[in-house]
Amino acid sequence: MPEPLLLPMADQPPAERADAARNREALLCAARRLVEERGVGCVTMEAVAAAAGVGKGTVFRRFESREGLMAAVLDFSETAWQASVISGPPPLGPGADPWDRLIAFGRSRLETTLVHADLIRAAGATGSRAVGAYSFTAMHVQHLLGQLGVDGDLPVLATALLAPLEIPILERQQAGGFPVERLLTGWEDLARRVTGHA
Amino acid sequence: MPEPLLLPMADQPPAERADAARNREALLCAARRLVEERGVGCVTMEAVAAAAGVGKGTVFRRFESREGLMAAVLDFSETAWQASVISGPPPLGPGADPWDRLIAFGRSRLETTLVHADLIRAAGATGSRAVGAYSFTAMHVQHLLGQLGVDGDLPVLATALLAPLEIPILERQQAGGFPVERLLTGWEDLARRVTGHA
DNA sequence: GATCTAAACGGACCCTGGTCCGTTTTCATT
DNA sequence: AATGAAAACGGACCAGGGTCCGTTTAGATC
Repeated sequence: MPEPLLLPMADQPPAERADAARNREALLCAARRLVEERGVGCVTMEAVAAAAGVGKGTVFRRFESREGLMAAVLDFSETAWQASVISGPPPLGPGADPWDRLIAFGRSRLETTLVHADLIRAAGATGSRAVGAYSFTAMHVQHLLGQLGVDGDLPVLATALLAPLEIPILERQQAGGFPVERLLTGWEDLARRVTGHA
Repeated sequence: MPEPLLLPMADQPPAERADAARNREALLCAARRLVEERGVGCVTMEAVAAAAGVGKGTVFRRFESREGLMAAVLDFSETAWQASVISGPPPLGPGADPWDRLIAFGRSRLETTLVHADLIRAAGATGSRAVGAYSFTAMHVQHLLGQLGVDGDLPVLATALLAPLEIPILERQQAGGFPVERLLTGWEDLARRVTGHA
C-alpha cells in the first residue's frame, strides 16, 4: 500500500521557497525604485542586485533576464491599467456603449504606452506586455468589436486596430513630427472605418 | 581678393576618403557573407572586422553600431524590393489598378518581412527599415490610397495599414498560431474596410 | 617630392548582460 | 533536534558591444 502521498492535488509548480519569495520581492522593489529615480537606461542588473542586497546570480535566477525584470516592473502599472478597463468608471470601464468604450480605450492605451515607452522597450518581447498584456487588449477589443456587430476575423481585426498603438509605430510617427492629437484622431478614424460605425 | 575657393557647390559632407570607402565595402561584404552562412545571431562585430581584415574600431567608425551594420546589410535586399515596387512587373509594380497593387503590396511586404525577420530585428530602430524603408512604404501606400479616392489623413491611415505588417506584430501573431494565409486574408479585409473598396 | 592636417586605423580596454559551480539555506521527514 | 536532498545563493568568470587614444595614412598644398 502506497504511503499517504503528499496531497496529489494537481501538480502545480511546487511553490517558491520562503527565501526565494523574499528576494523576488526585494528585487522588484529595488528595481522599481531605481527605475523611477534613474530612468530605465541607467539601471544595471548589478545595481539592482546590490540595492536589494543579493548577488547578481539571484536576479537572473528570479527574473531570467533584464527583459524579464523590466517586464515584471512594468507589470505593476499594466495591471492597474487593466483593472481600470475591467472595472473602472466609464467610458473606459464597463457601462458606456461599446463605441465610446472603444474610443476611450484607444486614447487611454495610446497615452499609457507613451508614458511607459522606455520600460516597454526595455521589456522587449519577453514582457507581459508581449504576452499577457497583448492578449488582454486583444480580447478586450475583440469583445467590443463583437458588441458593435462587426463581423469578420475578429482576432485579426483586433490586432490590426491595436498595431498602430504599439511603441515602434507610435515612436516612428512621433519622430516624424506627428503630434499626439493627430495620432489619436487618426486612430479614431481607423476605428470608424473598421467597425463601420457612423 | 579671395583665392579661387575650391568649388563652393553646396557644402555636402566632404566625401569619404579612399581607404575609408574600401573598408566600408569590405566590411559590408564580410558582414553579408557571415550573416548568410552563420545567421545573424552568430555574427559578432569582431568576427566581421577580422573577416574584412580590419580592426574592430573601424567597423564602429563606419557603421556606428551593430544595428547600423545590420541595417546596411538589410538595405541591400530592401533596395531590390523597392525597385520591384517602383518599376517591376504588375501587379506589384506600376500598370495594374491601384487596388490590385495595394493587395499585391501587402502580400509582398508581409512575405519579405518574414523572410528577413532576424535581420530586421537586429537592425532595430536604426535601420533604413525604420527610416528610409518606412517612409518609402508609407509614401507608396499613401499614393495608392490617393488613387483609390480615399480621403482623410492619408499619412496616418497609411501607417495604420502598414503597422500590422511590421515584425513585432507579425511575430506575435505567428507565435499565437495564426497561419500566414490568415494574416494575409485579414490584411486584405482591413484594406477593404479602410479604403471602402468593394 | 616634401610637408602638413584632417581623417582613418587598430586593438587594448571598459562595461554590462548572462552563466557556472562550489557553498549555504530551507524545510520535510524521522 | 538531527538529517538529507532539493533549491537557492553569490560572486568569479566569460563574451560581446562600444570607446579611447596613440599611431598611420590619404591627399591637398607648396
